[in-house]
Amino acid sequence: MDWTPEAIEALRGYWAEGHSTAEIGRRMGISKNAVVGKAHRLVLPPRPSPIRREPASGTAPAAAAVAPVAQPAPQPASPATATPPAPRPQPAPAPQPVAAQPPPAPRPAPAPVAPRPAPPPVAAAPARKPAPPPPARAMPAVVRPFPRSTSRSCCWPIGEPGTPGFRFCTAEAMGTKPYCAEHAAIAYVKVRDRREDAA
DNA sequence: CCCTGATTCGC
DNA sequence: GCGAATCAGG
Repeated sequence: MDWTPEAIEALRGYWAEGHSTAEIGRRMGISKNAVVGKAHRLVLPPRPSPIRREPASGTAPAAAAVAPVAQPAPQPASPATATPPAPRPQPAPAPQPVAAQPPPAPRPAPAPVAPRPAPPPVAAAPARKPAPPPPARAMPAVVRPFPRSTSRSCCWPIGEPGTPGFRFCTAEAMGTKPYCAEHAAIAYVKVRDRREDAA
């Protein structure tokens, strides 16, 4: 993988949007390991890991075992102020047998890496703006209590998230889908076919 | 089995 | 620095 500044920006963008490492890898045409490895090296904010790793090998477990010294304050952490469990937005709002796919080019976009359908972030308002790319801890998608009644715009991303030119399609979204008719046609495809391509 | 993210370690 | 292999939980 050639980690050009653009590629790194894209990675940061995807990462900030809360995509899974495998998903990012798929979109960028690289392995999830590459994504995780790079993210780790870039010291991107870690995601909630499904696993709990123990000291692994080498480190002395003895130290941990022999440290019964009572800790001072055991984190009162009121439920109200506790860290919000950042929602993991699934990029594919796909209905039954279909899922969003990363097409080589939605329309124009001669982007070096495949643009991808974004989860409905904070978008959909008249004044949409690019998702915050490099902010340390990005809240990917703020929960929207109730849907807008009029004119929801297409969520199809144009350009590289996190880069200046990034924007969304301006067409009107279809009834239930987050995309306009044109992009919905591109976005929804057999889920199984989605896996290999991405490049 | 599928998924997930984190770490390790040879390159 | 890179990323496959590996680990480990859901």
